[in-house]
Amino acid sequence: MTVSRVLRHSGDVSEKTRAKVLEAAKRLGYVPNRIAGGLASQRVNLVGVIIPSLSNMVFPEVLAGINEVLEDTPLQPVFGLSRYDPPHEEKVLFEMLSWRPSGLIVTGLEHSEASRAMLRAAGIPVVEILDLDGEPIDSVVGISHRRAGAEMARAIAGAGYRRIGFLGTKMPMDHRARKRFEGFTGALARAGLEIVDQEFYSGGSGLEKGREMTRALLDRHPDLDFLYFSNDMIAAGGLLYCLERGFDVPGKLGLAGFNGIELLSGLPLRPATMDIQRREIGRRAAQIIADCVEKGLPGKGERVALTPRIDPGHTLRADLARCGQAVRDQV
Amino acid sequence: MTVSRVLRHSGDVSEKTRAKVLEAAKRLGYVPNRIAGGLASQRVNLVGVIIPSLSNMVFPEVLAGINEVLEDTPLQPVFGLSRYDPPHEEKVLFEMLSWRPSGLIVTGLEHSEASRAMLRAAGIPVVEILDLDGEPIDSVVGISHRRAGAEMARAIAGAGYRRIGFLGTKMPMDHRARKRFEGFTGALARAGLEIVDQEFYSGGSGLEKGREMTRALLDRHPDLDFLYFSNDMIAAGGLLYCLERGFDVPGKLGLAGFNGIELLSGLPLRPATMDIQRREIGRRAAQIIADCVEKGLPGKGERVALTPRIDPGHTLRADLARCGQAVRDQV
DNA sequence: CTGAAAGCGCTAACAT
DNA sequence: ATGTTAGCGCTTTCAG
Repeated sequence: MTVSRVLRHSGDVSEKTRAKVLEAAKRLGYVPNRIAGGLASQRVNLVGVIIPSLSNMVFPEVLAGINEVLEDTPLQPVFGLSRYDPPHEEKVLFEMLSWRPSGLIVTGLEHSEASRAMLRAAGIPVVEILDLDGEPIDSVVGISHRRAGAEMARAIAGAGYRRIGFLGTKMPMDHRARKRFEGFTGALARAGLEIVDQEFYSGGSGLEKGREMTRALLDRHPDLDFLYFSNDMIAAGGLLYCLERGFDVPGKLGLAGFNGIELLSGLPLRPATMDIQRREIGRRAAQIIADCVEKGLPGKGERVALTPRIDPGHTLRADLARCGQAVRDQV
Repeated sequence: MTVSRVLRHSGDVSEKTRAKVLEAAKRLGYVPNRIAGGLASQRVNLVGVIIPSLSNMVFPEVLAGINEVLEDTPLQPVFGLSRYDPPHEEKVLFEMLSWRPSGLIVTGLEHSEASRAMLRAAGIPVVEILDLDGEPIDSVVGISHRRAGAEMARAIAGAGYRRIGFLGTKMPMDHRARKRFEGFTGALARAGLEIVDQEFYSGGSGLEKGREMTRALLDRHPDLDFLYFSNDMIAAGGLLYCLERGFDVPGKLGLAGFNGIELLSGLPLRPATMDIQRREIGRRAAQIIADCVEKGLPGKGERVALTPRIDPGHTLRADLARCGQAVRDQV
């Protein structure tokens, strides 16, 4: 009846009745039932967001970006965690879809076949985020991790470093880390270089892990002149270890991480890193969904390629990078 | 009809029909519509979780605990962010309630009057988490921040420190930080001590913030012998600053933070801290909801008081703490 | 064991 | 500007 109209601020209602209804609603503590509403109107203003984990520092920022734009719309984000595990992602996705959301934002381009089928069949806008290297289902916004890895390799090689070690996650689970690694080694190869040694770990990334891995690697190869970490947290741990042990950073030993997390700027010395604009990725993805919902499109197949920037930190400072080994030795 | 029965694994269905239905469902890519289901059954297996923010490292761990126990139940968590802002919390809460969740977990005991009214009227189990100092609406699981602050004060005073500085968030927003501060200063007063000076900040906590504040405070009072930070992240920043500047930590200058975050264990030296068992808090809260839902209770008014433990780090090591100033001077 | 019927609390379309 | 009516896709209850 009329009540519904005023509560939804739609249609023509006289000022008087509107006031009366609002008053009654407040007095009774009325909370509308969106379940019924959604069923009747065949749409719910929910946007499902599936990310691998929250313990990463990366994803909360993406969520912040998503929130930021959805707040100016009637849409509401709902989160689910895939744990870097396709079968689990499938389950979460199924749950989400059973709520008939207006749109979906999922991490990465790798999904189980069933997940891809569901996504395609859902008839709603789907945005895959954070990665560009692969076949998107509908829209995609992110960076090319292969290229990111390659660029870092070129910067490092260009700065004159030659004996490079790699430290990162065991990669079966994390496709983006794997692509970065591939891009990295590929570009090194083209520069006639090869990783001297590597060290892998699994589990959450913490400073401590970074320390341990760095120690292990440097114990095996004290002559390394560069350490490339697959994320900033372990890079920070590695840096602290190196400083403690008196390694000459960045003079004789360069460090680089990945992600551009804020933590780095608090360290005594900043490893190089690469900012992937997590917040912007969230914003753009949400914007695509919002556009589609507004226009009633079931997706728009947009591709937003963001460009990660190398942050040289104190390791790849431009003046050093330009001149290579010779200059570095003078420092 | 029968289909509904097999999909819900309930009631008596012959093996043959069950198989037939399942096959058809899979073939058609059928995803049940929980909106209709929820409306019909008048219940939804959603648990609303409202936390202030994700950028804090504290809350993701609580969420992990919640997830952990809800995974063994049919319940599903749904997150909302209150941004430390009661009016916004009210809005988020209203949204959540409009989905008629089976239970609610909210952070803290301070809510707007309207929020409290909604919570009470919802007729579902409500668990307030992370704080104990105040009047709960229904159940509560957390620690007493007043006591936590007081205990840290006693430990610091007991270890012989006398010229104590405080560094923390501007507290209008964060009630738990405020209570800690009150407990801290109260206990110091009882020991005949007083904070020499303090430094406040607002905005996200990062290493950098910790550095800046520490510098400001130590510039004003180079003779401080202890710095109590309102969280571990700024404590870590402070530590790095002190080490860089060659302050004799922990010999002449002790440091303590709060939260027991993993980051600390990667630092060259660990400030004292207090572990509040965030994950356990999440687990217990979720368990209460799950119990109530299973038994059909609209709440059980349970009170779970967890005891935070002081982690002395390298600053309040027991051997030093016992003997006070004299011993510290020998170190 | 399976089918039929009656809603759940709303919205949308159509009267008035 | 307001009231009326017919579902939305399920679950629940009650009959076969």
